[in-house]
Amino acid sequence: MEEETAAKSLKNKEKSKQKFLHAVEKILHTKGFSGLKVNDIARTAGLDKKLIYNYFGGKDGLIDEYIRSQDFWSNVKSESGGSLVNDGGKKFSKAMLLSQFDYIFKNKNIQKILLWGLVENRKSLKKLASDREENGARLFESITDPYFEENAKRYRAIIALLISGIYYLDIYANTNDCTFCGLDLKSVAGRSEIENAISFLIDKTYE
Amino acid sequence: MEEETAAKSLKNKEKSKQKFLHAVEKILHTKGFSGLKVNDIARTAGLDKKLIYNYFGGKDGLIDEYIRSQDFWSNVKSESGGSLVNDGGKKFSKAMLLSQFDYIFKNKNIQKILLWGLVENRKSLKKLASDREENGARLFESITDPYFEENAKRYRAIIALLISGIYYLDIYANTNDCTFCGLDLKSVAGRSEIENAISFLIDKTYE
DNA sequence: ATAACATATCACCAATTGGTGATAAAAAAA
DNA sequence: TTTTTTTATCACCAATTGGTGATATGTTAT
Repeated sequence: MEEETAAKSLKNKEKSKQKFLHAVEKILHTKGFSGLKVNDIARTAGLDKKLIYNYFGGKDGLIDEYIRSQDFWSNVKSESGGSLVNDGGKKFSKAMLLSQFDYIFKNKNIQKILLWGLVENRKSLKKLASDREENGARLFESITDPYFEENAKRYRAIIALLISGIYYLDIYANTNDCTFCGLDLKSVAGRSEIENAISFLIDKTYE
Repeated sequence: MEEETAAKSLKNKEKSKQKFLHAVEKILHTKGFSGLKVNDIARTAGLDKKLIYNYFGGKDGLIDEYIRSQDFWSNVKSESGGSLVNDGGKKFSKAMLLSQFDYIFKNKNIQKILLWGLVENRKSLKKLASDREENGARLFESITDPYFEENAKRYRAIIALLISGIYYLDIYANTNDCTFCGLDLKSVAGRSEIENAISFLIDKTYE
């Protein structure tokens, strides 16, 4: 057993595992999840594919470990402190939606992962969805539910529509040259129209 | 050349082509677009795969012809006549969104096609998107743009968010057991919350 | 040094992929 | 009928897929 030395030796298990995880990321980014073949992954990592079976138990194990290694909702985790108590979460909701709209647009990997979760039944992908749910539950239960009282569920439905709309439009923008409802979702003009609409709808919801 | 007779003979080109198109539909429905392999398609159709190359020029030709054969936006094509002139398209917009929410939820094939358009770059899929755009353009330009005047683009952005939200939520509901924002999108209760939210947001938009 | 072990490579496997030329079988034309 | 054309099947191909046992190479301990 090597005691935490052997960091830069030619044969290093941890370093090799990282190479495989990076390879998954790279292929996911360039070819999408349908391009994730063991042979390609090994070639991209510059290592033998046998190691994928030795280290991760197979392709699925590697992919699951990659997905688990990502912390996709870190950008939305409530900064909790702040002035979001007395306005029923209005400022926070608006800021969260707008930041998601921008973050997902720029992060092609999360776009691929979101799509993946709609296409394939993979446990680690379901985990991501339930993580997001758990995360959001805290916001709803502690802030908006008490504020909206009997309309609490309608507020959740509105947020659901906006979040999912943001997801779809950002993904659409990156895989389609075409407009959506006549708006160019790649241009700053088109995107600020969406941002205005989000802002407008949240305002109206809190009216 | 056979002159339009030979309808029910054992060897019938048109009938065979239909068998292939049906096979594509069936596989798309059961396995999704990643399961569309020539061998599978031929086996499902009960015919030799060589015919796919003879009749459609290959797998891509067959798939393109299948996509073209679908008229996905027929359910939303403006019934044009009616009382939608004097309210700025409010009633029509609301009805259209609610009907889309229900139609896409029930039609798994259009879900798969919508997803496909986000994953793969296929000409015939782009065509569907641009068809939808063309269709919507008529509504916007003739009715809502004049009504909302300087806010016309914000209205388009709102509809874009709602439509794409509807797409995403319907697809999500069918591939995920998980809730979305705490709402069960498969239950009538959860779905009517979304419907209420759509209705509410349109009302507020026309206020 | 050498033995033991961890790390990595190689050659090979069966199954599946998309694709094609030769041929059989049915229908239509002569 | 025979001939010709259309329709369909078959056997085969090269490339790629996921996967594994045997082996080599580097690292550590004795």
